Amino acid sequence: MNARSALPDTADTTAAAASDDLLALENQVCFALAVAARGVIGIYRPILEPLGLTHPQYLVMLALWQRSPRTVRDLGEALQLEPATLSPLLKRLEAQGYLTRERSARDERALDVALTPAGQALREQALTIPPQVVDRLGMSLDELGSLRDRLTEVIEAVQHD
Amino acid sequence: MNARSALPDTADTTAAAASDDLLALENQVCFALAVAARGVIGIYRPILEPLGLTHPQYLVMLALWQRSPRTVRDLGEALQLEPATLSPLLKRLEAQGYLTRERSARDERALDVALTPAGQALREQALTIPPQVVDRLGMSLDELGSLRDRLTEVIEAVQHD
DNA sequence: GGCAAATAATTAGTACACTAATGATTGTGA
DNA sequence: TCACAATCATTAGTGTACTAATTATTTGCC
Repeated sequence: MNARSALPDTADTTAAAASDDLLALENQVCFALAVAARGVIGIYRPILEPLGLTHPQYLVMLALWQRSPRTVRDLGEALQLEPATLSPLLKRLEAQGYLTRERSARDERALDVALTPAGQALREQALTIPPQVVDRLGMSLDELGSLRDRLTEVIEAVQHD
Repeated sequence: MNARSALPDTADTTAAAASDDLLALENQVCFALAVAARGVIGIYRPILEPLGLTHPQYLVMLALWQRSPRTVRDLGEALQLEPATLSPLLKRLEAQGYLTRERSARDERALDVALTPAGQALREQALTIPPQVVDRLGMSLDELGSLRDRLTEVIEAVQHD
């Protein structure tokens, strides 16, 4: 190895080595993001399963616990999801009895999504979820908070332009 | 507001406010992770489209450019994906002509996935992708590298236990 | 007032991503 | 050696998540 370079192996600066780095899986931010997101969501799976929720459904419930009723479009903006993604997801949550879907009185195009008493009551059980996840990850609240802030910067960078 | 507290509004430490924070969408690391991952992958979509690749398919190609042939299980470990996810994905890449799938001679249970000349040649075009993404994000290489390192720590925390 | 443009949600189609079950091959111990 | 467990990949089923097309309603403009 390193036959084309007079530098030591640990500093191979040939064009081939540079392009290896550029396309190395372990160097890709997108790969780290995808794997970390799937991994963390996987931690929620067994925790949410007793509540009958998937992770995207849990996020919808979080949004509704903050404000209800909300329209599909409003939820989509809060969650950064397409209406086409939310539409069937909300029907499943309605079938579970956690929310109602009905056309807005003021604008018949819009759909008002509102919590049912069961959906509202679920919040009490949800309060135990974040601590369970933090405990399972074994990371400090400082580390997690800082990570969240950096990820928020990435989200803003994506939206920029 | 803040009727139960003698503290100023900006430091509402009632139980209700604390539980609001705990379940607030914007405080969840999992939400930031999910949105950031979807957003960054969305940046790749128009860039990869001319190559006929989705983002997960791109990651498979990155893995194969580092080593080929590899088995499905080996790819799954590198990409942290279930074999059941890779199976149809690899068939699509085979249909595109970027790789071949054939049973291993040493172990008929295993499938050897190998790059075709077309798959190997695609690497040249892929070299321009990372710079395009970095440019579109408008973040420094330092920021991105540090983020990747922190995400790698999260991935290790998930695998821990 | 009426019609074109804009807006809201849904549907269709494609592609992940997971769990559970299946089928085929290999390895192992009595 | 031969039953039996372990391993590898695939299939089936469910649930996101996207784009594009469709339907229904509202708004804007003459």
